[in-house]
Amino acid sequence: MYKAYKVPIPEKSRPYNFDFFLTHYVFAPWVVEGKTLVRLFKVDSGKFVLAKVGFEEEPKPILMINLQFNTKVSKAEQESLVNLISWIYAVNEDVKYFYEVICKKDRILRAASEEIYGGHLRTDPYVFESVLGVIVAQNVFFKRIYEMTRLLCENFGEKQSFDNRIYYTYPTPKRLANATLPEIRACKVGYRDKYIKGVAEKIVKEKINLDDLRKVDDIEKIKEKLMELPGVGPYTADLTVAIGFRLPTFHLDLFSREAMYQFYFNGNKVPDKEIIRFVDNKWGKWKHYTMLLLTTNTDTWAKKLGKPFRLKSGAKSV
DNA sequence: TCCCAGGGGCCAA
DNA sequence: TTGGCCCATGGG
Repeated sequence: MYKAYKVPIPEKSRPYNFDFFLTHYVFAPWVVEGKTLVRLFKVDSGKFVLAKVGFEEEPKPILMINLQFNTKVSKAEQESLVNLISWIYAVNEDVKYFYEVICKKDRILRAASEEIYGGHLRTDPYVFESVLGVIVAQNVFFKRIYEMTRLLCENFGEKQSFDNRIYYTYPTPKRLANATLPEIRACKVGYRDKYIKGVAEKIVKEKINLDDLRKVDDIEKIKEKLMELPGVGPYTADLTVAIGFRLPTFHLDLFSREAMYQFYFNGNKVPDKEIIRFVDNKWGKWKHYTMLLLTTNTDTWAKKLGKPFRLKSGAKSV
């Protein structure tokens, strides 16, 4: 059974670069098929739904969401999933001012924005997924996250077959809490095995639903709660707030620090506090978008600026 | 072989 | 509060 939904991209959300979604930061269980992004979901009733997300530019920009299922899924659950996917793909994210005003008056951001012009920040459907996604990004070359995440889905997600292809859901906390450390480590996550299991166990034991934190409007409180999880420090909490909540944060890691030193502090190392103050004053509520631009394909656009960047961006996933 | 990578926990001062 | 070490794994 199929059901097709068309979600218009409003004027304020343009420019809207769907191609950026197709080619950057595509982590399992999302897969790219042609010009669509495909993923298996398990909805609350326990039924599986395969979602295919595409895009049409003309005559009006529209996100095309195709749902496929083997047993009937209620209209309410279908619409709930369509809403979730629309949020993930930033259908109502007002980026016009950011791209057309903020980026244009800053030499660095102009170069960075030309690289992925109209790119939006993609969020994860579940905060648990964001937390684990950032944990496996700790202290590794970014490229390795793709494999670690894929192995976690293949080993601990649930699988379903559609049109002779196998798709996976993202692992649940319960499944990972019940896994052994060697089983988790077999996903090549190294010493992060105990963080992954630890987060899952804490969620199960204390009956936590991390998605409830999306109702909290105080970003500092959200970060505090996230940092109560094992293996979650300032970097993981900040980046989770961006990709799991779509709220303004600016995470500090090796890459973003280096970008700030090189592009805004004449190559000088400055204390974190100074970066934070600078970012807040200069970009405020847009800081998660400047973070996205400054840390995506940095080596490519920096070269055009005549400012070679020593770190290689792992943003491109295909 | 050694070094390092888009950190966090832990422990000594 | 801060600094140094360790933690797996893979690529240069």
